[in-house]
Amino acid sequence: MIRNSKLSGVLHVLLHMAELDGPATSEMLAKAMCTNPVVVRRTLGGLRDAGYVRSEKGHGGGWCIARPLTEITLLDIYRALGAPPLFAMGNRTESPGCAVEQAVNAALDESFREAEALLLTRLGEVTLAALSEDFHARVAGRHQTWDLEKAHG
Amino acid sequence: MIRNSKLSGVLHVLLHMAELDGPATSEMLAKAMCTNPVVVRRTLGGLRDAGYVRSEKGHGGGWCIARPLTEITLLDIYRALGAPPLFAMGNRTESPGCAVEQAVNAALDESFREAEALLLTRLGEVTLAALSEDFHARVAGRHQTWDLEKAHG
DNA sequence: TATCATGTAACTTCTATTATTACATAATAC
DNA sequence: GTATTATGTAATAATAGAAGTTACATGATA
Repeated sequence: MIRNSKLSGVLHVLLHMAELDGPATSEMLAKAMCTNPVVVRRTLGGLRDAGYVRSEKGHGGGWCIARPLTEITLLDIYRALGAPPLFAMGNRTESPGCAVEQAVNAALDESFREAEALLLTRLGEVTLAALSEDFHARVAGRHQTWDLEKAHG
Repeated sequence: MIRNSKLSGVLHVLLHMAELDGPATSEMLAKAMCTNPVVVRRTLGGLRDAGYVRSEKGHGGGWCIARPLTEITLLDIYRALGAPPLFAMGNRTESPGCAVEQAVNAALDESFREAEALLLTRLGEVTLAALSEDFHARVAGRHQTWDLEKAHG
């Protein structure tokens, strides 16, 4: 049961991109995400298709936020990443013939469905602008770094 | 991101055990869970330690429910399985030095925390007795099988 | 035209879970 | 007592999915 950290990582680089004047190359972003440039391009590709970021080729190219931070929620990003499974647990069999298993699945599904609905609602209530505000408050209050290069080596 | 189905599988065999007169061997239960007897013994070991099932060695041995179904909730079973991670997503870095990442983590943690609380509450509200009742209703209403051997053979 | 950056397919590596093997331990049947 | 049956558990192998890497095409700018 590996814990996917794409959402976390993507939000991270999006906020960094928002702080930069020019575009950020996938190589720069890869350092901030501690991963490979190709992985970054693959991952951000979904966001580009959804219109949240823009990418430019060639000299001076790279990645930019394409819309105001106030108009992008965490839910938007989650969906642009392909809405990967939220839960680490699933049913053993999705369409069981066994009545016992049907009862088990029905009970689990109901609980998980409710939790998922709440989670998605909450993610939909948080904008990148709110995250950015929180970030600026942290920097101001605690004298912490925000420079992309310095913060991630 | 593999989806763990232990909880689903364990609930399944617990309800079957509840239907049987005598003890169920791990070999029988393995068939119902489509897995290996050793896996069953390992998995049910946690439930035994928590007092929800009993195991006996030798002739006529096997596994039995140790407490009334009314006194066991899905949350109890989840915990007896070691409370495995509920969510398939996690933070990229748990204690980041980068203020951007701190802001991201804080926002995600809050949403996931709320969803987790709701989910655990719901699991705590469902007893094995309720599942058993649902199962019997399904068998009565739809003329479905409940025999351990027949349903999974 | 050289350089830089993305786009993407193909392939390799990594890692965590699950399955399997092997054997010790304990209880019952004979 | 001995054979049989079942659990308990360590060690190892197989599997699957994600992530990383390589390679090269495409397109933009200096």
